Amino acid sequence: MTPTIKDIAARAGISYATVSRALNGKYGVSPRTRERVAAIAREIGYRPNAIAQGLVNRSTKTVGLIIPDISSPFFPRLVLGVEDTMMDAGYSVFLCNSNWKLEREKNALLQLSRKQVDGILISSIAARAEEIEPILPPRTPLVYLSSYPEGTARSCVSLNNIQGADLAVSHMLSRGRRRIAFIGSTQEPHSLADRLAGYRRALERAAVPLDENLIILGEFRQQSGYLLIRRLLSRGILLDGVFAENDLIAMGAVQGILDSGRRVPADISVIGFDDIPIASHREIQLSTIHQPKYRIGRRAAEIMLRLLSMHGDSHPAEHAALEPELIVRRST
Amino acid sequence: MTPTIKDIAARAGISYATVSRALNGKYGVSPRTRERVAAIAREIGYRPNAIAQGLVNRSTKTVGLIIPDISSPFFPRLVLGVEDTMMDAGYSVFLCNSNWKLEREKNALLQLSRKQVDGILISSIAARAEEIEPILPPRTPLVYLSSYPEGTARSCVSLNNIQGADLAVSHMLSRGRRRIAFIGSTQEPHSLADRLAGYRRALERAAVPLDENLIILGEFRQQSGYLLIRRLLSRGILLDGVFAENDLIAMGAVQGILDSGRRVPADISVIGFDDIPIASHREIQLSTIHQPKYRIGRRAAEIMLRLLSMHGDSHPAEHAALEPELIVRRST
DNA sequence: TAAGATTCAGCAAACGTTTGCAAAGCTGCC
DNA sequence: GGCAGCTTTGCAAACGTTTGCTGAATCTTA
Repeated sequence: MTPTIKDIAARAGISYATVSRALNGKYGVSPRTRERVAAIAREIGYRPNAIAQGLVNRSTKTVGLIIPDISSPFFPRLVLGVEDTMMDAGYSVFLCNSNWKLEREKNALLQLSRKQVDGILISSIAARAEEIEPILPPRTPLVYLSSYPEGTARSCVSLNNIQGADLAVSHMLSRGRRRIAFIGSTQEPHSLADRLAGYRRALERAAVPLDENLIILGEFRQQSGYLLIRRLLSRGILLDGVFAENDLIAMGAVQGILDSGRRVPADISVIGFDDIPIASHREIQLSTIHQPKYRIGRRAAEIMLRLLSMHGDSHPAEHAALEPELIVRRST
Repeated sequence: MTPTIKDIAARAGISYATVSRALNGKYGVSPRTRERVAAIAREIGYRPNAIAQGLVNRSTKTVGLIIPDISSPFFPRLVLGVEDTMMDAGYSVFLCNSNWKLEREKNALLQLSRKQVDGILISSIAARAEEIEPILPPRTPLVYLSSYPEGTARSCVSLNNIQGADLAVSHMLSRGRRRIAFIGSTQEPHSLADRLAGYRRALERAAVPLDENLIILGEFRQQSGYLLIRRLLSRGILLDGVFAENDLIAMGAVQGILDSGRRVPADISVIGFDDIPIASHREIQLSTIHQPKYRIGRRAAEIMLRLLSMHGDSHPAEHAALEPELIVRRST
């Protein structure tokens, strides 16, 4: 069997309580025994059993991270930001993919709480806080990242989506575009709402009338950007710009526009959101709103660490809104 | 505090041993008490403490997954394959990024073993098994995925890299190319070796002489593909094809070739390896060798589950080699 | 040298479960 | 009514730690 603290105690001829104290640098152990314990521990390859420690300490040095889909290009760097930061602080992270399903998200939450994670970071697809927060033990630190539900009192770190959308649309307006379609995804209710709000705000400020026919919603995938734009164009609706809620949709839209015989950006310019890796590729060159994904992840993890450090005392929620950045490339 | 089994026992006026048995559907509990226990559990929102269970069961229903870098386009679907499969089987997975550093990989292994994971899946960058396997408790199930070190007796699931490389090079040869450069990355020693072997094999079979000057090694990044090919071309070395060890390098190479005033594929054709998402993009259209990433992850997880189910008895290593598939696109 | 202060070590309980073993309760049969 | 045999329940140990309390040993100081 793997060696335990008791094996060390036996070898050293002392009680295992003393071994524990020696190993943890607790006060009340003579330097001599401390050294001896350390030596024996090293010799027999002792490793503290984190499960046992977790049980008595009521803290597992573990957090959960729930995202919709790691294979969606937005998330990997977000996850990396979280993982790097938590890792450095000595935490391990459970990764859970909800596959854009609320049911699976709830399930992950349940699983994680069973596993006694010290905290949870989640990029939630829930529309309202009540849908998921009651699942958690009341005092479990929770921080939302990149997307959060309505009505939560927990910490969030996200991009200022309204401003980002405003930036994107204003950019197009400044290029003389007046009929700008909005293509959104219904999968992330909250960011959809905000980006739509930003879209409206920018039009309003520029006193450009809003045409509800130009707002269309669908799925997340590239495919849907393609189909939606083609449908729009085939209906003979006039437009000279497209603001897509994310880069995948935007790329689909670009294809759809090209396939319908129009040019990008000459006839219709297109801007996306997120700045996923492929957007910057030389052959793609999609204009977009940059999200600092790694930084969002890191920031969320930092907030989590703060919450964890004040183990359970008052949780003053912190809402960090990072600044979006307009990236102008070839598509506008 | 969160309710425990003892709270249920107190409420029901029975011993907590009975509650445990009732909850776990163990033999020897009357249907009446079983129901009563279930009702109370539901009522007070009882959740088993997986940490406590882990301690006594000596199994945490948890595995570790170590990869170099989740933000590298090859890994997300691999991870998803693992996560989906393990999740369905009731396991949680710790994700660790080694950032291509052996030190961090070892460290992750240590952390995970402390956390008492039931098994570890790893896409290792270690060159030899002895570098990492001794870190683990001897009976911990371990399965390598996509890349594994020399001299291991553990289970692996990977692509047949030799055959994949052979396929790629043979494809170019069949298109009449004779001077095919190999651009490799030193970061994954084992797959490098195999792909190089496949390269050699294909040339040999076609009786095309091998020119060592055409074999160049560098880093993993796209950047390095670009630099390496430019250096090669500027040295005036003749070539009409490039086999890159992965798609990122290949894409860099394509750029390098274009920037040096040559055409792809007319002057020099390029083929990559992995078939990362961007490779199939309409504007990129990189020929490549497809790796079924999700399936590799799933398969590795399935093997892990098998190993776990025979808890610790003989570990007959299973070496699953999936078939590569040639994808011909515009670059060749 | 004696008494008090200080240092070091051990005992045992606790964390929340599971489970082997023993005891109690019930059934039915002679 | 007594007893075998079965079903249901409880007791207590165990998993590997941490830690409050207590006791022993050593050191100070007068």
